[in-house]
Amino acid sequence: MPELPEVETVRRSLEALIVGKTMASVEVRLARIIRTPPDAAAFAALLTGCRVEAVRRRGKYLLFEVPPWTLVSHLRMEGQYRLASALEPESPHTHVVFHFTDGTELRYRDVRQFGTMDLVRDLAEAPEGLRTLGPEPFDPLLTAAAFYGRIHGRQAPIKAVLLDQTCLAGLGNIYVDEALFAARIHPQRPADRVTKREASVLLHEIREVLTRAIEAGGSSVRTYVNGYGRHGGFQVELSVYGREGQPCRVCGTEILKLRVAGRGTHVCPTCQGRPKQRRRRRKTARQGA
DNA sequence: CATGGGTCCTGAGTGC
DNA sequence: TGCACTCAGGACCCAT
Repeated sequence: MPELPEVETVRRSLEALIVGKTMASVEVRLARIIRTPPDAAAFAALLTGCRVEAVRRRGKYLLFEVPPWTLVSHLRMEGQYRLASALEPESPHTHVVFHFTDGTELRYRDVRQFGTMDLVRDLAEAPEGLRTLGPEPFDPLLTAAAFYGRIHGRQAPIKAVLLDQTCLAGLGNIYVDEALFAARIHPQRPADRVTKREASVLLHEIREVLTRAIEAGGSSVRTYVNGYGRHGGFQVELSVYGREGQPCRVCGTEILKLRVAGRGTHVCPTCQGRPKQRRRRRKTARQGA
């Protein structure tokens, strides 16, 4: 559930909370979370004594710069970081605890245990998912033409392509549905049949929805909280996600929920048309010609 | 290579 | 009230 806006919000909170702190010890209680190095005890030992210099983000990955290491962390569905004093009671499902020398501690909590951590020296050692990531949505080099080039030629539904992190980094189920609604494109449309003009609008709307969501501190539709334990506010601004059965905010048509790319998918059948439907205007134009 | 489906995991929700 | 079942989905794994 944490997508780019939520991970960015967590990043900003952690940047303010832990940069400059030194790790006194690290406790790993659920070894499966640690992928690199394979030995969780080694993970803890290698971090001990290191100072947090920065907290960065790439796609949905959090990158803790802890020289000489980079801690690559992915929250997957429900991973949460929370800075606490050692005296505060601990929430259940806390799997990793980073104890700092000042008596505070960073707690990693993950009910569903899907999250991962990789401690690496450089990008070459980083997990494949990070190395093969597509461009950041806000990368100025990602022009409308470049974006069109990335989705063009793919037969899969546009939604599946946007969820593919090697195509574009950071989108997940919520913001894909929201961006496609804003761009008035049906999620089932083969990516190949998205026109240049539509791709340009789509990229614009992706940036728009991500920007607004970051400003609101992300969407808390399930369990998401930032490093202060605070919920986001964007869930009340969502146009289609989680709104099945409710009226479209633009045209009043009932929002439908379908299954696309194996994911629950929310769509306004009026605003977003149907995947194979021809525009009547096109016929009219031909008649006029 | 591209694509789609199964898998991991737990808690919330649903129906009988 | 209790219990079985379904659903939620990011990234990875594998079959086609």
